[in-house]
Amino acid sequence: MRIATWNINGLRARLDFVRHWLAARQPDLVGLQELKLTDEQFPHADFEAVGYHATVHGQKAWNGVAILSREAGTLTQRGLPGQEDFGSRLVTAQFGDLSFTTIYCPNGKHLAHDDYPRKLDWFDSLATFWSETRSTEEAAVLCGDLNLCPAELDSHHPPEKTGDRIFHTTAERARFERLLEWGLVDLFRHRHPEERMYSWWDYRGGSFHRNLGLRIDFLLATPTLLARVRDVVIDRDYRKKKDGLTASDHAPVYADLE
DNA sequence: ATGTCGGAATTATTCCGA
Repeated sequence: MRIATWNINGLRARLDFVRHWLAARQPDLVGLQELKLTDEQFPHADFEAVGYHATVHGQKAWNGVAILSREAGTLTQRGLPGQEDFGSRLVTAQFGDLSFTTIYCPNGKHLAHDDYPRKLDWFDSLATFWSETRSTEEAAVLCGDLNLCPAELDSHHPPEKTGDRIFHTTAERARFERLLEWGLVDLFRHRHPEERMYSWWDYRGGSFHRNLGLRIDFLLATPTLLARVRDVVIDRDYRKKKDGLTASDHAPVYADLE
């Protein structure tokens, strides 16, 4: 089984590109972020035509998350409880004995912005919600765009210059650590402990070609799934144009489970 | 180059968010 996460930066602009990737990689479960459309605007027929169901939590213009799946799942959660006014950023569905959640965490903008403390609060709500609804004994995935770099290896910025830089603060990293302390495992880092690989590159300034990126997109999983992991890939090739189609600023991340 | 995208508001241009 192949599971994946991908911030697509606007589904209306990215539909053909996403379908190109689905055809090439044939994933079974995909968490999508930044749909930037409403539930009514979601192109279900275009995904059904290529063999995918979708479980959607959208909103007008911004945010929005969905789960694509070969088999229809059962929707179990739309939105992070208590944080609904920060946008549509979480959706969970059940696929057999596997619980699959995808999230689009708030960006925070910069440390002096009101969104920064709200971002930390959002993560606190996430950790509480997660620990109250999930068990470390079950098969569960939490994936998405977390908008933070857990360690120096996950950022092109030199560590001596990241102390007060958004995505790199001690407070943000503590939120990520709390998820790991609960029992979730960062599949890419588990599989590739020393590899400096990014999942996002700014559109501006030739960042991709200069490899000035950040690893901010994660597949987190419960320990019971670990033994089944065969490979974890950041699909950097799909950060490039395909057949003249513009890529998202994020690459897909996928894992193959036995 | 504060360099690019996607989308909204408004109707080809500017603003905003990332």
